[in-house]
Amino acid sequence: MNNNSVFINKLRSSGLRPTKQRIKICKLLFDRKNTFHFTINHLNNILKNKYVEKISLATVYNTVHAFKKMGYLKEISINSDKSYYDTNVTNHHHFFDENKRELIDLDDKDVGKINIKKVLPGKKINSIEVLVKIANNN
Amino acid sequence: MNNNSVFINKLRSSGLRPTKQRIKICKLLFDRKNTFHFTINHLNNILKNKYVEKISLATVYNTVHAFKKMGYLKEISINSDKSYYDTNVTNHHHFFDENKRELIDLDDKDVGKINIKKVLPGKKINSIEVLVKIANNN
DNA sequence: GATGTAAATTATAATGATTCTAAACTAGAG
DNA sequence: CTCTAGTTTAGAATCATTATAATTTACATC
Repeated sequence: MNNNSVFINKLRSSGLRPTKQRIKICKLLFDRKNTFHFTINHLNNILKNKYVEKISLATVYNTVHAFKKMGYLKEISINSDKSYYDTNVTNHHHFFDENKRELIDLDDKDVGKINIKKVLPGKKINSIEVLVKIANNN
Repeated sequence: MNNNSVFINKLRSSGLRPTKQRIKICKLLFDRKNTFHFTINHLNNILKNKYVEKISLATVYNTVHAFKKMGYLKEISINSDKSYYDTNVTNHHHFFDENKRELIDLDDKDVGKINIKKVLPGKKINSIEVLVKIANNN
């Protein structure tokens, strides 16, 4: 379990003031062993249950955006009415379980190298995302 | 240029009554050589310009949903505030141009075979989608 | 420690895509 | 022609997200 100073430093080093709201969200998102996939609504519910003092929904949005901008979170491409975020910002891919509507990590080794042969003049590749949609087998 | 009877048959054969709205939308979507990528808003604007008699936005939504359900359209996974559709329903992948916010087809041969090595018990793979985000090179 | 100010938080309103509703219309079977 | 289930429609409702503007807070400077 990290103590707050880790997150305070992390925030300060990216030019974000370490407010109590941000520290709580940091603890929730980053003080864990495994990758965490979430929507804003999901995150907001956890925060509501975990703390008495409420964090405004606007702040949750602001904070997630700030963390995404700083590269601490990654937004995953799914056609959904909501945005999905991932605390694992390394290059990796996902299963999307269409029944549970949740993401599951895929290691790079489970996918293999993706080699895009087409080149568009004047354009550079920013990211390559593989989404494998899965569903119950019956 | 296909004549309407092609689309009337196509609609009838999928249990959809060939209304004048659906026929117009069919002509716009499927009477073309190349793949067509669009959002509902985009499609609606084209319809407004092309025909005097207006088609209600609700009908455009209904029709696109019906065509998707019948497998005539494919929805593409992008994290966007809008949904993107593709008239090319074969297995293929996409570039997404983050400046123009538009899709560009990638042939299977431009991507190569994707082989997912991880298997989840009780789950089957429905689709594998590769999205390559690109941006201006400067 | 007090003070000033830019940054952050907040409740709430606004927006925009999508879905719902219920009334009016229409294709097509009989 | 008539009947009915399927469609279309305008507009309302919903839901995620973003904007707004007032209040609060972090923290640099005194």
